[in-house]
Amino acid sequence: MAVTIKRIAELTGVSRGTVDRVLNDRGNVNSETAERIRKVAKELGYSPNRAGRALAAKKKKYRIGIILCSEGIEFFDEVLHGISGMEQEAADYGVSLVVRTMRGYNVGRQLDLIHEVGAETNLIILNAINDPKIAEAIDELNGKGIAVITINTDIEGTKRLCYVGSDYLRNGATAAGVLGLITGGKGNVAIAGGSEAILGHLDRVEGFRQELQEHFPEEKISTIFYTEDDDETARREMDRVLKECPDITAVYISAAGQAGVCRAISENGRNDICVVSCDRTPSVEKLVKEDRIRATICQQPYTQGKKAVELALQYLINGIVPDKDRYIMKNEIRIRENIE
Amino acid sequence: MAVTIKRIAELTGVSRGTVDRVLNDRGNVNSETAERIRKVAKELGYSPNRAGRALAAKKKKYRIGIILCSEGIEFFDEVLHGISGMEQEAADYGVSLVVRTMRGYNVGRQLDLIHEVGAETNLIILNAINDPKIAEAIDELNGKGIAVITINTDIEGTKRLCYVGSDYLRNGATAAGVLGLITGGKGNVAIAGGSEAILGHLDRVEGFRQELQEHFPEEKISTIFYTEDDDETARREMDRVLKECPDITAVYISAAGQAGVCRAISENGRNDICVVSCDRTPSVEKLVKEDRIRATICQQPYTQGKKAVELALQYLINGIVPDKDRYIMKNEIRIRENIE
DNA sequence: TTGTAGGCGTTATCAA
DNA sequence: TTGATAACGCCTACAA
Repeated sequence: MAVTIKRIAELTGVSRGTVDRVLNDRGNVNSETAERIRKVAKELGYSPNRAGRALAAKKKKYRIGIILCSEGIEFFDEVLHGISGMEQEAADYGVSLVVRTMRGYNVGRQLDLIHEVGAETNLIILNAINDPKIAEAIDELNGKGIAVITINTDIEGTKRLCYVGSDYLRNGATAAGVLGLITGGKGNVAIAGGSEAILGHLDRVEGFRQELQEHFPEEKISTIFYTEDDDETARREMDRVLKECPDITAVYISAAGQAGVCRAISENGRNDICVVSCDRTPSVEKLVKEDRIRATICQQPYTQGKKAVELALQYLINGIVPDKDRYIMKNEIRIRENIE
Repeated sequence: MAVTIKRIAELTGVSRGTVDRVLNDRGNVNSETAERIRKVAKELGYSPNRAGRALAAKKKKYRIGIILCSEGIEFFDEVLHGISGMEQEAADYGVSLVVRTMRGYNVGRQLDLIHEVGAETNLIILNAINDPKIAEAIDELNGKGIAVITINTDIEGTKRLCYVGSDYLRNGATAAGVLGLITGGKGNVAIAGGSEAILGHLDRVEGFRQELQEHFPEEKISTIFYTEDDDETARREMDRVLKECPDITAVYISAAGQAGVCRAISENGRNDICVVSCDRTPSVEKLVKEDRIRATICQQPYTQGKKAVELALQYLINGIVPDKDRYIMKNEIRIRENIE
């Protein structure tokens, strides 16, 4: 028989209410009785029953706000999928999810959303733009008792509850490892970056560089260009680079624009080039199956969405503070055979 | 406000008991009232609340039996870890887990365990040996109302609830894909199999062969030998093969014995050989970090354990039959950079 | 400072 | 065939 509040109450000769007050630090209890109760609870290894708590919490009607810079970015479809997969469970706890998306990385727009959503929710899951004003807004929310969990991109120097997402340096390093293995550790690499404005993309490139330098010193990085996450720009730039540097043997695409890059490579009759990319959107999956991308490094988008909501629920319902500061996703290597 | 049994009862003018009887097909209800209730429930989109069910289920004291052929096999440590990670959640539902392990693949021993555990549990998670007698025992349990979930190895032609584990053919194919990429699709491959008695290992080799044949026709499979999952046998056999076929350029290890294989390779001064293995035990992790194994293909052992228990809980507590026949794990490619 | 009682949603038992 | 009621474990408002 599991140990419950009721049982502890019987054993210590007090009422359930008193035990509850002690175990949840609600005060108004004689310190001697409190001590006695705490001792018994500890000895018996009391641990609150989640189902009971969940049921009791239903009366509170919590709301979780979710703000994502996801519009127009296929990658986030899976994140959203992971979030909506938790909707039923949240509903069972009487918690509702409020999702707001935005396009691009406009700080003012994100601030507006934070204020709007912050007014009606108890916790915010935020795809934070790395800007001091956003950091300030997070601490402001904290002051109002609204916790914040960052997702996909972290932000420094704030009291966010925790971060759920990728370690971009490691992600880039993994790409370098794969590329180095496939090309035999030798060659001329072009890097197709996304936008210089996005921290994660920069980190990927940095991680890629470092790993190449440390473990594959004979791989030369010939050039880096930017796709601006756009296929047409990607195609044009890749085409230019192939003409300027015909000795390119491999390309690392650290952001969106994969289809454009691959098109340029085809058009130049350079299917010998080894392409390694990031993430798995439907178009990337197709390119991998056609063997035009040799490998792509994924960051568990579905799990990001799911995990963030799970942590939020545990915090609101059971008062459980996340036990880690950063929940880092696995860097998954997908090739033709395991891309599904 | 979510729709509950109570609300449906009010709306249809009957008692909660009656609604419960209808919605859970317990019989003893006037067919007209039943129809009316079903209609209202459907219109309102009723879905039972898990917390409520969990709490009510506590009175039943369910037990889940878990039988694994895990003794002496490091791989299963992670599976067990995934299982014990669910222990608290199970306890919250009033469900206890009974784990029984065995060494090797003795059918008689497994039958004994099935009967022993079957006598005192409501559901069994079984690492099934692929033998007709075991199949028979599973159907016998079914007859007694004890559901069976197979884990890690499936068994054909039975009424098991579902399978949680790897698709070994795909797993082997992924190994072939990785090996093909790293070696440039050309070379002489030796296969280090485990034991011919284990279906999964045979399937891995088969998947490996097929994929190589289809996509890397210039990779020749020079020889196959068996490690019997033992490092010393592995070392001896690998040593023999290296001497008999000095033109070997790659080795695929489809089972345990990785350290032995790598030792023989080192001793023969053949660190140029590309080694691809399976799973990630601590010793494999070390070999990958030392670059003596280039890549290893994992099958989410932790998730196997966790998922099997999750499905079992949902089935017992909420009466939810798994929505898939097979829950197939991802084939994860781990290299130096993402092995952690 | 402490106890009592009711409710969250579901299920089971007993009475009608 | 149906309804009323208590129980699962927790929380909270109110009463003592």
